[in-house]
Amino acid sequence: MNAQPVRVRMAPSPTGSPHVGLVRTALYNWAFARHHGGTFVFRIEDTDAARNTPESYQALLDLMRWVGLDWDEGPEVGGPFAPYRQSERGDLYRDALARLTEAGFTYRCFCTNDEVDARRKASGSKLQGYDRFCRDLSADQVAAFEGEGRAAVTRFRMPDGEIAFDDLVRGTITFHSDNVPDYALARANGDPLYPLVNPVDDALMEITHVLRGEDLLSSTPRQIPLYAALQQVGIGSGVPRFGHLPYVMGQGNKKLSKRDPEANALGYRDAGFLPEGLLNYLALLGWAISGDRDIFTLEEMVQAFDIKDVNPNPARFDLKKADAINAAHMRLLSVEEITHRALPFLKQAGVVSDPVSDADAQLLELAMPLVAERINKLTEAVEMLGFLFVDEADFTLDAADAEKLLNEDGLAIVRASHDALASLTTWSTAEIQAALQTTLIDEMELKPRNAFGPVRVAVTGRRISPPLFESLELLGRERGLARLKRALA
RNA sequence: GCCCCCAUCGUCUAGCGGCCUAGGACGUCGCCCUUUCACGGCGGUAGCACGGGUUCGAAUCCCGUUGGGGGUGCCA
Repeated sequence: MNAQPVRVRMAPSPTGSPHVGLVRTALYNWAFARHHGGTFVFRIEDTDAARNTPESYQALLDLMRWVGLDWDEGPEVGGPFAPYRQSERGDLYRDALARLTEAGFTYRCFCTNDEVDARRKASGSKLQGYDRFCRDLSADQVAAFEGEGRAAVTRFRMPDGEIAFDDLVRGTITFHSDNVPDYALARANGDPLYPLVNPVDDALMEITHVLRGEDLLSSTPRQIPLYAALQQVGIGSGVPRFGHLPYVMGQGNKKLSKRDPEANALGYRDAGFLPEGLLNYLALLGWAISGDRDIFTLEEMVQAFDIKDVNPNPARFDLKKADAINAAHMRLLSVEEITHRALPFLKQAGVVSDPVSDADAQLLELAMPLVAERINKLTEAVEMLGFLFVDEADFTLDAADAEKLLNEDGLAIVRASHDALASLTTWSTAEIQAALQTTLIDEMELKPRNAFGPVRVAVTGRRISPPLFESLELLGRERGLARLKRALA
């Protein structure tokens, strides 16, 4: 590798809800930077005022903070190339445009789309894009167009010939300039456009490697001559290296659409995913740490990540596998850590008080060991633990479960259980288990599976719960018996 | 239409000319564990898109075909 320090960036536009594909791109950039001891820049590409929203901007920051991909330069952090929001960098773009124009790299184009289309139709040309009609207008012609009151966009003069570059994930890619039209750098009203500002900022911010989505692959050949032109007018130091990352697809062969709920990155936080779980899964979409392992930490990824190992094929997002990878990370956490992470969800659902009372904290500490191993997402703690914390008056049975298990036979079981437990002198898991075992299994000759189901529903409200005997102990004698009795009513 | 990219189990992938009668993971199926759920354990299922080359030898290299995707804006 060269001695030049690595500087990469991720440059999203604040429109809509951040996409999981964006997180994957951010992750690869971040891992690349950290692996090389480089700098990870976070830049906001908000030049299109009509589409950007403050909510989306905030969501981007929330997302990056949640997943823990820290940026060295960018919003709220600052840095030597501030500001990092394009909406605040207008002067820089105007200056760059002026220099490019001064040096003859641009020209004014007065054509309307209709005129261009009409000419293309008339000529039968197979070439795409703008036909260079205004490239070499005489002063008189310009004056004439201006006389008509026409406004002019600024276009870049694409040099003729082959444009090749060595893509970090795909190898050599070659385009011919015939297929890369003179493109617009600025609107007729002077507003700079993405094709200008993106390379200008990368040049100004000294970005060395551009790792971005495959969708930008075909815009690369038009950017390469622009970087060269910018360098000639004193902006930046030439063309960065490019690596085009594979798509993150949805079901079938469709790109995961922004409207698809699975595409919403923050949705995973709300669904109780661990950030390290999501990141690990996303890392797998195009990269593997080794042939026989797919669970790893961020540190391990940083250590092993090499952009050359990234697979160029598009990857399908598989929610089931994402769940499984996340579950594996849940199992890597201690009970204390899971408790800590689940707390916000428990508070929000009203399971525990907010702030947490001493009583709730104490009960939680006793209860979490029962559920930590059996939940695969943080949100599942809410369903698992609700019955322990709820006020008796608010306790309800799941209607479907009650109907299924609290039938005539079930109620007989509950009644027998109540009577057996009522006579207990010591209210402990062991005593509770022994009593129920004797009564239901030995005396009533029930199968364990059939015996404990109705009791479970009566006590926890659901067929799925933490272990029954422990749950009864934690609930306490009074509440435990009350629930059994209540089911009989 | 034109340009570009991609191609290993259903899905994500390992494989970078012989170690491959293709390995792992998720899913799925069966079994075990088991008071529900979850965990865990064991086993099964399933793939190199097709056709030509190159080579002693090809999943691996080359060409073509087919299929999929993207681009083709005064959006980013």
